Amino acid sequence: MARRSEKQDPAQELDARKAAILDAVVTEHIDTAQPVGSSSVAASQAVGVSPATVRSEMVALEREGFLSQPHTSAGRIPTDRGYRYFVDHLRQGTLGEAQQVTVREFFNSVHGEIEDVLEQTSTLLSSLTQYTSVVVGPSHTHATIRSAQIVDLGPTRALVVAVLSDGAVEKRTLELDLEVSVIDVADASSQLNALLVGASLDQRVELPSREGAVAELIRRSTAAIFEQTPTIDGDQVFIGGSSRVADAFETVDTVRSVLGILEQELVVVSLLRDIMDKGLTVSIGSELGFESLSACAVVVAPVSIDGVPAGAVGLLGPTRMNYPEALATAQAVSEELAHRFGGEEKRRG
Amino acid sequence: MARRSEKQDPAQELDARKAAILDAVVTEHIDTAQPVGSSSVAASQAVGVSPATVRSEMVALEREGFLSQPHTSAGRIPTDRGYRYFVDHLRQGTLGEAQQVTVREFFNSVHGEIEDVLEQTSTLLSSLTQYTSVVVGPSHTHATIRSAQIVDLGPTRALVVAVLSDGAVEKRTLELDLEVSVIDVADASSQLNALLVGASLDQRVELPSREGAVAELIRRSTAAIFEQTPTIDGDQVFIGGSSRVADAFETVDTVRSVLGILEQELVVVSLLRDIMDKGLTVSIGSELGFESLSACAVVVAPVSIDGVPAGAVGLLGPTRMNYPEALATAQAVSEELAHRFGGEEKRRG
DNA sequence: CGTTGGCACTCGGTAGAATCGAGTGCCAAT
DNA sequence: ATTGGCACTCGATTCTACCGAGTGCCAACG
Repeated sequence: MARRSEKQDPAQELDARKAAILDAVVTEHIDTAQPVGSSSVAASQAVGVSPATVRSEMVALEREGFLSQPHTSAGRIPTDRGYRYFVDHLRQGTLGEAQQVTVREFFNSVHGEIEDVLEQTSTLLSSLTQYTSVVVGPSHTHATIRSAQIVDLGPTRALVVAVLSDGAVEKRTLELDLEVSVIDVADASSQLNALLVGASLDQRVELPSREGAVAELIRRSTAAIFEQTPTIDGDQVFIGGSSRVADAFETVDTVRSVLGILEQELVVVSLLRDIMDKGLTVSIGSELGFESLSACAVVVAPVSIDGVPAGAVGLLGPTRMNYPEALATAQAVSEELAHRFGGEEKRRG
Repeated sequence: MARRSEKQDPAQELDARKAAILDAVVTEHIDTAQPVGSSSVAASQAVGVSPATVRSEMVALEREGFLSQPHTSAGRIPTDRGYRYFVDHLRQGTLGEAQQVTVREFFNSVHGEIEDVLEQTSTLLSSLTQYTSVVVGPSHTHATIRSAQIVDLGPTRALVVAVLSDGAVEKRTLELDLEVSVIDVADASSQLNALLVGASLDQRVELPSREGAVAELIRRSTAAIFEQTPTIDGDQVFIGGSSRVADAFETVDTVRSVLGILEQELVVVSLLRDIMDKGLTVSIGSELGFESLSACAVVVAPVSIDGVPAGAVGLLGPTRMNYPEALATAQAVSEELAHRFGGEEKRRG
């Protein structure tokens, strides 16, 4: 069986004609959701050969794993690998004029807390693209504490509040075993503040080992802030347009399994974090590593602050999603977000 | 056309046999999702008449709007009104032993901030029932401010943080036009605190009309806290198991439209708030007032603190949902939540 | 030798006919 | 009033026939 190694080469390049044919199949399939036949491919301007030739090339493309046939005597549909080639050879498209305006207007008018901006951004993304969107906010592992205080909430309850340099607020309720006087709380609060200001969330703080109710209060407050991380890394995730998964797939089973993944925000975040270091990226079907997402593709654009990926925006659609549009949208929105956060960074100096 | 007014009476009671038949139809349809025929109804213990008699009663029940026929020569399925009668005449069921244990264990082990508890409660609810759950936390319109401060975040940015008596923290970012010194911020912060402590969020606070940067800072901080309500009434909504809507319905269209409503959390909250004053309640299909939810039923149990409904737990399923189970679960969980919050109230008082 | 038109073949999808049977409505008998 | 009997309805299922989109193969062509 000494065949040419055309099948094994993973970084395989296709000759111009195969590429044109693959491109035509993918494009049309994305448009129609139907298997694509040789004749319609041959009709494409970029191909320019007869259906018969297209057919023989298609056989090759199928052998090489770029196309598949739902059944004999049907047209071809792209495999994940076919989409992969398509995406890898996509020339950088640009966002439509109308969408650009929408994005600009959105970012000019949106205001308020970061969380609100991120949440509304996820809505924007999904309404622009008709796909489900995921927005992951910057983690504040590198933020430092700007202020810490303990607020008395009743005889045996107190709240520890820490304000971070990025504007986030962490809070922890303390249930106290014994009653603590208001004065003790105030005392502990100011000591805690002095102790923690400037510290970052991922470092330990040296505690003076003293005795007494106040010292104990400080100890417990510090522990609460540093040890109980509410969401992993304090990530903020916002998912927009989850109802759109029902548009993207034919069967309720697929819809259910995709929604099932989206529900596990931890999974979604780690998925995006894995991908986002690579820059603007597409992951297709099996590449995502989840059986439930085998019918999906995800476009991720990192939101970089000072060149470091801090957050990300993602679009989740069917593998036959409109990649050029999704890529352009994700890119544009991530840049706007980066610009906004970067601006704030700068302002803070 | 002087007929008996059996059709018009909205508060109509059915005679024992009709009631038994309706009950059998609803019960079986909930179980099988299929139209129910006269013979299987007649087989039911509680009915005890022949299929022929059942049929003639069914004709009456259909005329009165409790049942409908998908087509001639099919069995009957309940209408919304049929479900309504069923639910109204349901004897208060009790939660299964295993579920009771699960609920108790959950509330014994769950800890942390209210938000986290509520979120996990929504997950608990949906995993107990297989339905989508909605948990609405207590609004803090009646909470008072326990602490207020302004934290410097950079030359032209500051953060106003207010801690409420119920343990919630409100924050607002201020973008300042001019630079304010650290000392001014500290000054404003302590004045703000003195000014706001004890105030409730729904009242206006008298501001001394003084001049200068500090007074301006205080003015803007107060405005930020009182005027910009991030979510209506500061509601906290948690939706659990939204992927279960894909289990509940056959067609992607239905799934999409239901998810579409769930996405609009404002709508969901107002829906629950409308219902929850009435105590443990079921709303069925058209009663919900949303075209998109005509295939759904919602069970709502208010979470009362000191006898006043403060939050609510809800379960959303198909109209053929398991009402007894859903009711028992919602009730049990809402009581546990009330107990927990009530306990905290007491401890504070 | 690559390309192409021709052609037989495959097979999913659709339409129509036949059949089945669950379930009904009606009626006469009890 | 209740019931068994019975004709009838109509969706669902099965089967067949058939159409046609699309294929794979091959011989002919430049």
